[in-house]
Amino acid sequence: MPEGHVTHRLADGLTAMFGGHAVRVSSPQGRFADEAALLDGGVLSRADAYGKHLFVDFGPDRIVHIHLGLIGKLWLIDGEPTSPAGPDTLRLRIARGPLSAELRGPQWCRLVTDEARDEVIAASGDDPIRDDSTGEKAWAKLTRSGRSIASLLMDQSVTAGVGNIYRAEVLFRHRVNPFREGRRISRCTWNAIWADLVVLMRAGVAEGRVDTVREAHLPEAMGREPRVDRHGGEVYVYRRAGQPCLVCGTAVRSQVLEGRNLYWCPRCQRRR
DNA sequence: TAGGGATGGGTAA
DNA sequence: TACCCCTCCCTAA
Repeated sequence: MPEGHVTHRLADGLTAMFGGHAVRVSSPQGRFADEAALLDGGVLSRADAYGKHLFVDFGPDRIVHIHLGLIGKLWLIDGEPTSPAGPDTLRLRIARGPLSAELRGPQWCRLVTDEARDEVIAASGDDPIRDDSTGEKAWAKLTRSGRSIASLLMDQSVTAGVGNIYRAEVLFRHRVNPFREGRRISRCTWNAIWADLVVLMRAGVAEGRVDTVREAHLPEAMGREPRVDRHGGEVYVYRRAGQPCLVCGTAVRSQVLEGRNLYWCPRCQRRR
């Protein structure tokens, strides 16, 4: 689930379902039981997302900090819960009438203070989905860095909310070799990448999936069949190792970089 | 039906 | 860099 567009979508959904209302809070699994008991019956004022971090506000110093990690899921349900797993995995449940939210397998689900929340926000890089981000913080970091652009885009203190799909796809869309050093990225190229992340990730929030094969921004792409990944969106290179590039036909390459699978077209994204 | 990979990230070494 | 967390879902048998 979790690139930044998912977190923002969930924050919007939680606010719409519960914002300003008293809610029932429980932890059927038990691992968040003490905190849930403290919050039960209280008013959920709103939920906010910063990158991949989700903050659910129950009042001063009563912030539920959720990070889904790789495998966590948060289901927003109207009516009977239909999720497959049982209560033994249900870390957190928030409910109001027929509306409920069910959290399973999160990396973190913690009750934190306002100060702790603010520290997380301060440590986060630019989030392309947030109106208060400009891309300048990210530019300042990458222009001084000898690390690869592929590594920097996944660094949440540089660009917050960008994950493995958006990384691979945005670099492809701008024909940038993933191993190019951050300090060798031009201002012009960064501006284009940032503007593209803003468009792609906000569309991801609206549509609920990662679609990076969008307008015919690459003339060569016209007439080619896009490829629908099993996450539900259309992608150029993500998880397409060995298959022909949709633009030039060259086999898409992949390599594990810092523990994550990286995908790119060696021809469209030549080193230079 | 069993097994493994996955849109993350912290910690230890 | 390796390992851990601990759920869902796709694939191979």
